Amino acid sequence: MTPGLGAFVPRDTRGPTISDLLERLRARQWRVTPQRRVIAEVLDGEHVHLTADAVHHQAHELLPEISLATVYNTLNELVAMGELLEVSAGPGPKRYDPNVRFPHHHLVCTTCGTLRDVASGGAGVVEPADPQGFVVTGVEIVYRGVCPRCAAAPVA
Amino acid sequence: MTPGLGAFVPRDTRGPTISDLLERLRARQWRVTPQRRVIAEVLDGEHVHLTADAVHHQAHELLPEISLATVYNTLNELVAMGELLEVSAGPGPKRYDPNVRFPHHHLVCTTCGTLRDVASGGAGVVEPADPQGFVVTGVEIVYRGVCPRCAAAPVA
DNA sequence: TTTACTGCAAACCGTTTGCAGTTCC
DNA sequence: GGAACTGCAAACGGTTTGCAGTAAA
Repeated sequence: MTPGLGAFVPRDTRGPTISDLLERLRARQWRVTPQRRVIAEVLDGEHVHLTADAVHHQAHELLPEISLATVYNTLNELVAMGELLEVSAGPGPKRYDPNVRFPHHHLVCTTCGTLRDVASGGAGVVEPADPQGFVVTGVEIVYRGVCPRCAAAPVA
Repeated sequence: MTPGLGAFVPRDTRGPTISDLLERLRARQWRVTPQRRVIAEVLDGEHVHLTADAVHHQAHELLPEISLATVYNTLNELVAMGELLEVSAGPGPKRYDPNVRFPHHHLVCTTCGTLRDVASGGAGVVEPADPQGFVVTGVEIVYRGVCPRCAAAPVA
């Protein structure tokens, strides 16, 4: 768990490239369909994490006949494979994080819901004081705040 | 009880008592109905945080005619008043945390979904390395793991 | 050719809401 | 007495699923 937080050097915060991803998927006997390729492209292109609906919207622009159900199915498969992280921070729909390579945390805008990656601070070990018998296998940190865009936006 | 962890001394991890809570609510012009009192009692009695449905179940035992809609309405009001914290850690329904007095974090069982409070470790400040222009207003830490009960349970 | 994947639409679950009736202050 | 609350049931948004057709390997 959380190996060497001091060692975190975000050389490539975008994670693997599309071709990397597709190659790994092919290696796992995944059938590469136009729909799946397009979804992989959409995910790869974003560093703010999208909702399933947003993925569908963007995928639709590249492949108009893609269905929302296929987007959900594909996202779930990627999550099950460990190639995608499901993040549900606060209310609203889940968001999907393609950066599974480097351990990191998240920054959420309380106004618009935008979700971004953030490297954790150097501030030492993050461990529960009293695990109460739990076998702890992971830690997630969510920073809440207001993103620059919302901070600048007129209050409407 | 884990002594000497910095300034955090959980003298009363259960938070305010029922009467405390009801008194504060009355002070806010809240109409105290049987339904609301029962919901407050159920929340207060628990230190593992319940889903709305679980609150309804327990409240139903004390007041059989209480409706799920009222439970939801009441929980939302309490959240809006700041007397209750809404926590959605991972999939499944939201859970409600009556401990708004002491800052703390959460321990989630990845098997059964149980959600418990946990004091944060000694490392005081947790801050993002690069806030990317966000005005950060809060931090939430979720430790994932397996609770003692699930760890002990036969794999069925 | 075979089997996995797709799209559609209906089902699903947790949650919210409109409204008529009730009850607390 | 009157405004606030309740219960019901219907609606809702996000997500999953059954099934017949289609296409990747």
